[in-house]
Amino acid sequence: MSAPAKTGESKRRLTTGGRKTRERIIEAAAELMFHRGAGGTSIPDIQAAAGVSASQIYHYFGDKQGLVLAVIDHQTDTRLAQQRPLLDNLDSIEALREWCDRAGSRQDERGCEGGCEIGSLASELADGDQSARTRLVSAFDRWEGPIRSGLARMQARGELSERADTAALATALLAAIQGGMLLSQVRRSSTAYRQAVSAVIDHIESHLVR
Amino acid sequence: MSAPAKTGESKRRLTTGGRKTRERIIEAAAELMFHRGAGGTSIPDIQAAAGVSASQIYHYFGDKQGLVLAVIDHQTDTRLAQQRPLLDNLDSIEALREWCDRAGSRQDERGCEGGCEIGSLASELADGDQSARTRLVSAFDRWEGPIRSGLARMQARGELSERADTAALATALLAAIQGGMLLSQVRRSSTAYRQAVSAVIDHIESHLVR
DNA sequence: CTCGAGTTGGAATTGACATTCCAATTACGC
DNA sequence: GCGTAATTGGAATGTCAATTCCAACTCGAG
Repeated sequence: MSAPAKTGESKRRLTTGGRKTRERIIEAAAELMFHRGAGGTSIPDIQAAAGVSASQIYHYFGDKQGLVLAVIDHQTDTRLAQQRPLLDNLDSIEALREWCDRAGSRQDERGCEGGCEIGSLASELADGDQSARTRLVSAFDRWEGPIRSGLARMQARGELSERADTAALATALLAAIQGGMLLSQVRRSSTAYRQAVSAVIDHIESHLVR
Repeated sequence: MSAPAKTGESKRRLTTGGRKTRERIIEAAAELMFHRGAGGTSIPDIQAAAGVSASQIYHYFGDKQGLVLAVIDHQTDTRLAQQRPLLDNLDSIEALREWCDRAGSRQDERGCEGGCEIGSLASELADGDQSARTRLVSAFDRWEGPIRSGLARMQARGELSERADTAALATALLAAIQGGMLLSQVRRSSTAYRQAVSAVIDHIESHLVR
């Protein structure tokens, strides 16, 4: 506990090539873990996919858990980035629908295989890995934040009733997304996802003033 | 491959003690897999927990996948049974709230560790194990059915608007439960779960006639 | 150029796990 | 009571994963 916290993983000097290798490993690991889970993805698997040797992985991440943590952060950054700029402008019912719909289409495109990149990791790691859970908390917070902000802006503008609990509604929408994704993944149909988010957005809509 | 399909696992004659051993194995496996996931639970783990030898497990389930399938069915039966009779009487807003609230309390009691027994398995197994996915589809169907029936009864009685899509609402509620559980598990607080189900039930309530 | 840190390859180590085997035992129908 | 089938113990097998080691190599700063 004297080390500068295992959170930052103290960034040692990295060569240009080094940083590149590191990225390649994370991306390969993220892809594999999305399909097979973190536990179902072995270091040799990742070596092959990234075209690196075992020593490189251990050099950059210490151990498998370190890599998993890096993957969580990477998926969070990637997912959020790919939802922008929509994610930062969720201040109308139409924007909410459009944003959710896009995720539904994305799900259809991949045949509803695989759920949410973050949600799947969360379900697998929340109980067994304390440091992973912490990262996942902030992943969901970073995701929920923009939703809440959008709703808050609607409320500030007087479009949403004063009585609406925007924080709770944002949480409910995120939950609908997660649960909807899971059901869709199992049923191999995006219908459940669409119905789930649609119900919550309809509910939000019922708080519109006028 | 001449066996009568691996689905039914042709019930060979079981001794009284045999059936008991089989049950003990399933229960121990279910418990362990709930906490550590199916992949994170080893046969030796289960042996120790159930107090049986390896040959017994392979004798009754063939291989690990067979045991996993049995665990899915067991958890489905157990979860649904423990929700009855409430589950079969979800034909009022109050009943829905009471039923959901009970799951929230249960979550609190265990400190929000572990999510939904079925949802967690679903997230882990949906993509990699075709036969598991099939069982999970029916698990969710068996769960969603009573919800839909309750809503349909309300509608038949004229309490719920004709325009309400009871099937979609049932799916949305199940999704809220799943997503809410996941967020609660990660955040170690049942708040997200409660907000998620509350939003959907409020939405259902908005379809009440008069 | 020259040194030290960053980087890489690949073999070696250790341990766990899924599964198989076979021999011993027990239970139940007849 | 007998015998066949169910049940059980426990060791053996083979595979594969996580991690360690160390030697070779490369790159950038001075």
